[in-house]
Amino acid sequence: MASKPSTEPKDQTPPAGKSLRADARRNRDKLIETAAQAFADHGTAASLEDIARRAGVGVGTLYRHFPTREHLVEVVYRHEVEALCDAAEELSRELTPDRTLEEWMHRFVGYIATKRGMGDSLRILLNSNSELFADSYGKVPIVLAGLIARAVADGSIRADVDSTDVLHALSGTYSMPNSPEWHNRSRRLVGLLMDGLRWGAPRA
Amino acid sequence: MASKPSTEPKDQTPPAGKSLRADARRNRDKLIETAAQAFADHGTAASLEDIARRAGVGVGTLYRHFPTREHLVEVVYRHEVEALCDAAEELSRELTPDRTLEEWMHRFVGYIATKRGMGDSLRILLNSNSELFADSYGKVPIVLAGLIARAVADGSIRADVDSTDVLHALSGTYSMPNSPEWHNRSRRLVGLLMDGLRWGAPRA
DNA sequence: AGATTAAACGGAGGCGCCTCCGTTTATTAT
DNA sequence: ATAATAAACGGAGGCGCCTCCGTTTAATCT
Repeated sequence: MASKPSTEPKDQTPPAGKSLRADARRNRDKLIETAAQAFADHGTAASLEDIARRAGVGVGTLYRHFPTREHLVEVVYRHEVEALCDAAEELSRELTPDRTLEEWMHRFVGYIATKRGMGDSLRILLNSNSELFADSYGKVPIVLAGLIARAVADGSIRADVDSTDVLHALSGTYSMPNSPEWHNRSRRLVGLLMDGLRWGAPRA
Repeated sequence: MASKPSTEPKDQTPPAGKSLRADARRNRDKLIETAAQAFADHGTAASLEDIARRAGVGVGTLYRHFPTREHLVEVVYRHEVEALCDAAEELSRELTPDRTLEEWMHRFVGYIATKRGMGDSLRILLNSNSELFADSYGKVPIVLAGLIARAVADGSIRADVDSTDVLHALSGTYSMPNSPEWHNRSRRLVGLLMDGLRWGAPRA
C-alpha cells in the first residue's frame, strides 16, 4: 500500500461514494476545499451561495452534492480530521521523530482553532451524530500515541509519557479566549510541552 | 376589584410596556392575534412577513415591536396562558361550578393542542428562559385548584380530589399522536374525568 | 384650531435559502 | 471517430429574513 507518490489526491466519500463522473468529483472537491476556508473564516453560518460562487459552480451543484448545510459541515469536518491524521505519516518521512511530533502538534492545535469557529453547527452535529465523532476523532489519540511511541523508541523524548495527558493538554486550547494572542499562546504551549518531553531523554 | 365589565380589553406588556401611542397599541394587538393564529396553523416557523401582511401592517412594524421571532413567540405564549387563566373567572360568572370546571378543562386541552404545533421554538424558549415557564404556566395549577375547590364546596363533585392528579391527566394529551381523532379523543377524556369527579358527589 | 415634534409606520432593497428544469458534457456503445 | 444517453451542471425565480430611512400621524403645546 501507499506505493504511489500520493501528494494530493486523497478523498472520496468512503461508504456512500460510488464512482463519480470526472467533473462531478472535481466540483465536489473544490466545494469542500472552499467550504473549509469559508467555515474557518466566517463560521458555519457562511453563505452557501458564496461558497458555490467562490468554488466556481452554481448553487444547484452545491445542493446536489450536499443537500443540507449540515451535510457539508460534516464532510468538511471529516476531511480535516483525516488530513490531520494522514499528515503524521507524511511528516515522519521527512523529519526526525521528535520534530515530527512537534510539527504535528502544531497542526493539531491549528486544526482546533478552526473548529472553534465552527462551534455552532458542529456541536449540533456531534450531539445528534455521535458516530461521526467516534469515527473520525477516534483516530486522533491513536495517531498521537503512535508518534509519541516512535519518539520514545528513538530516544529523543523521555519514556514515561502518557499520550492521553498530552492530548488533554493540547485540547485545552479549545476553550481559550479568541484574542489575537491566541496563535502565539498555542505555539508556546506546544513548545513548552516539547521541552518537557525532551527533558531527561536518553539522547538529549 | 374587577368591578368593570371588562369584556375584551385586557393585555399590554405588564412589566416593560409603558404607555404606547394609540396606533402602536392597535397594531401590536393585531399582530399578536394574527401571530397566534399563524403559529397554530403552521407552527412557529410561520412566515413573519405573512403575519405582518395579514395583520395589515408592514414588516418594519412587526420587527419594531418584536425584534426576533422568539420575542413574538414568547408574547403569544404568555398571552394565551393569561387568557386561559382569566377565562376561569369569566366562566364562573355564567355557569355552575361543575360546568365551569368542565368547560375550562376543555379550553385547557384546546390550548395544549396549539402548543404541540409550536413545539419547535417553544422548547428552546422554555429551556433558555425558565422564568417564562414559571411565571405564566405557574398560574395554571392554581387556577385549576381554585375551580375544583369551588365545585367541591358547591357539592357538585366529590371532595377527595387531588387537583394535581387532574392536571396530570389533562397534560397527557400533549403527547398524543396528531390523528384527526385527536380532538374527539381529548373531549372524551375531559368527559370521563368529569364523570369520575361527579361520582358520589353530595348533590349528584 | 393650528403648529410642532417625536413616535410610529411601512415597504423597498439587499441578501440568503432552496428548487426546478432546460442545457451541457463525460461516458459508453457502435 | 461518432452517436446515443444518462449524469451533472447552473442560474433564474420565488420566497423569507431583516434593516434602513423617508413619510405619516398621534399627542402636546400655544
